[in-house]
Amino acid sequence: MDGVTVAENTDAERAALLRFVERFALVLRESGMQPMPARVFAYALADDADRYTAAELADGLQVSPAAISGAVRQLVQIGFLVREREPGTRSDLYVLDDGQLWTRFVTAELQALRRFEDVVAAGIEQLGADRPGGRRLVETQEFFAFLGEVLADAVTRWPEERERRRLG
Amino acid sequence: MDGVTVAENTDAERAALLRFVERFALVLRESGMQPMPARVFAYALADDADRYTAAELADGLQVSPAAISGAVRQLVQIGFLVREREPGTRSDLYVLDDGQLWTRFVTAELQALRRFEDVVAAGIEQLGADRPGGRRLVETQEFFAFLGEVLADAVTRWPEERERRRLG
DNA sequence: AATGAGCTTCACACATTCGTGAAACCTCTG
DNA sequence: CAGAGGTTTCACGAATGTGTGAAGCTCATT
Repeated sequence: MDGVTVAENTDAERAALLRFVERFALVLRESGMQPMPARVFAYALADDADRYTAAELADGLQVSPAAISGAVRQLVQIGFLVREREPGTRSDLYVLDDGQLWTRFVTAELQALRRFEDVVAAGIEQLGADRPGGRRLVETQEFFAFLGEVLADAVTRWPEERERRRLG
Repeated sequence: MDGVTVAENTDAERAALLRFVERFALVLRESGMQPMPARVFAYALADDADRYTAAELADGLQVSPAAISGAVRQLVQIGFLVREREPGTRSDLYVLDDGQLWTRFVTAELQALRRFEDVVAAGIEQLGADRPGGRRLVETQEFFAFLGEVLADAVTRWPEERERRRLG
């Protein structure tokens, strides 16, 4: 696979890739992701390998190994990357598992939603529901619950939708 | 309504409110909102008034009027707050319109999704779809399209869902 | 056990972001 | 048209966040 990676990387294509990575990462940052994890994710998504060592990521993104270390830890924790180890080798491999990639994304969103629900529930308990602001909080709670259901439903439907779109 | 506002605000309740505002704002920040807009939104949501002057917001949140100015501008632009003016008064009034509050939230999310789609589409055009990374980008594009449809559908269903939850 | 490649941790310098205070600017009242 | 209440703009100081370099650590190989 190294042969392929090298073959595609004319300077121009490499530069175009990095420009895209930077643009995509910027949008991800606007949604709350940190700069370095956003870049690593965008890079792993858009480049052609299906597994990356930390060194390859550092090299490809032109950043220090230290920066990669922190970024992949977070991405692994969220579930965007899976850490693997080939027996008899010293370097970790990071792979973004194609099949479940975007279901994992929604799952992460769902966890964020859960945090919303928790905070709002605590607020209602603390501040009371029987006043104008309290009623708004209750409605907020109900909305987040609804949105959670909608997203959970979307996750289960995505695999078949994905197939349909691939064919249609 | 001023009477009500003052009446509820024992020091303890006021402090509890501000604690909640800070917690809620923190979660909003993690989703990409800026600190001050997040606080203002949380405060306007959780406190009991249904309209706030900039001075009231500054006072309630213990921050400078300058900070409010920037925050409300953004919130108005997103659609979370509506700016009003009572005839014969010198101060603007900011109201979060209860009815459409959370549909506006999803609408904002949809605009963010749109930005994703645009960036990814440009990336595909620039980098090509006929390679491993390109295929992932195409799938990404399709996923965002799907998610957009799901959210748009959720927005239209929320009003009736809201009623159902209120009664059930 | 010793070696060395590779990953991680830590302290630091740089950059960015945030909220304030003061002054300018409207806009309604008298 | 003068005056004042209220909002906005601007430059600044403080705080926060970000990525790097160097040292430390882990683990497969010899």
